[in-house]
Amino acid sequence: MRSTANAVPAQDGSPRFVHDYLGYLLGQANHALFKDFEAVVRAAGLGSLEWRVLATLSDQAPMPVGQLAQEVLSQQPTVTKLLQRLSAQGWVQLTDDPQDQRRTLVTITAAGQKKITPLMAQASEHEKQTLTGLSAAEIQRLKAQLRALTHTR
Amino acid sequence: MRSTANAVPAQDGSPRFVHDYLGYLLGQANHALFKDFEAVVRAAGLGSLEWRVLATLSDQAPMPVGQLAQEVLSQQPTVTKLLQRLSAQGWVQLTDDPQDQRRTLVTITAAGQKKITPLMAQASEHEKQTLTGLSAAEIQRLKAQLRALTHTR
DNA sequence: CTATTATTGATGAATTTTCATACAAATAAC
DNA sequence: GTTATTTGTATGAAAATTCATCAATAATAG
Repeated sequence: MRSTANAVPAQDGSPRFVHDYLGYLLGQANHALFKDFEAVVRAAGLGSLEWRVLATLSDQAPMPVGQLAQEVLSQQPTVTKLLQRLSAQGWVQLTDDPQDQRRTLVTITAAGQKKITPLMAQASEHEKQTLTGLSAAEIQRLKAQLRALTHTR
Repeated sequence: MRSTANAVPAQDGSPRFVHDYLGYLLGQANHALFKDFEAVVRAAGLGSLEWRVLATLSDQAPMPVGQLAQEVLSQQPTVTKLLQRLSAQGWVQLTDDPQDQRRTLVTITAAGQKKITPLMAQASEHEKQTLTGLSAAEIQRLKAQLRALTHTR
């Protein structure tokens, strides 16, 4: 690689696609928000998916692997393997569901809970900081719109 | 794994953390939106990062590797390696920047442009579908809020 | 100038994710 | 009640990503 043939010239002036594309704006906002909070997560020795998994389980457990994968927006094999690591670290616990032997139920352990609780508090605090300047009504509206984007379909 | 000791019981009733957490709502909305459009991207033989890279370059090229990585919300080594693949396929072109010998400039090729243009049209169409029900003013406000989340900091 | 520091991108090794598939258990059909 | 079919999870191999670091160039300080 490294010739000069076949190049296409730059755009200019006109509004660029990505900067007005909803998918891009959502991705950017999401990324900016998390980037800001990521240091906290990393300092706790967690990756971003681990953070989401533990926060989700803190809310609701036990949960089957497949449902958890959906909640954390990841694929099932990704989550299965992550859970094996988290389980080895003692932060989650895997049990067979007696109601349905195909299922593996995931529960957060006391150690996992202890690890994630302060992070969730910090996340709430960070969200509050982020949204200063917006009224409660505006925040409600924004969140409602995001939920609508998720569920309208 | 697979004992029953040390489990933490499920939450109930009260609003769960993740379902009101902005980071989660953004992630969900983003994921839902893309999931919907992903089939189109995959049908074109592209992955999601490849889609973003080509769409970004279609808007603005040439662009140095580092800037491109920022625009597509990825790390520089990830993008460097993706570009090597895209370059091998003939969809982008890599050239040295004569102004700064450290830089590699990335340009979309005519073939890459031809591949991405119809996808961008479909993306716009999909966005329009997604946003039916919202007035132009509401759309403007939503996008403005997302931009504010990205840049306020 | 020359020396130091900062910036830009590439790379190898380790880790993680993905894809395809396999297996087992539950459900539906016949 | 067997025999399909579907559902839920695990797994191995391949692919992609990440982390740490290096080399090269540019910018800055003295």
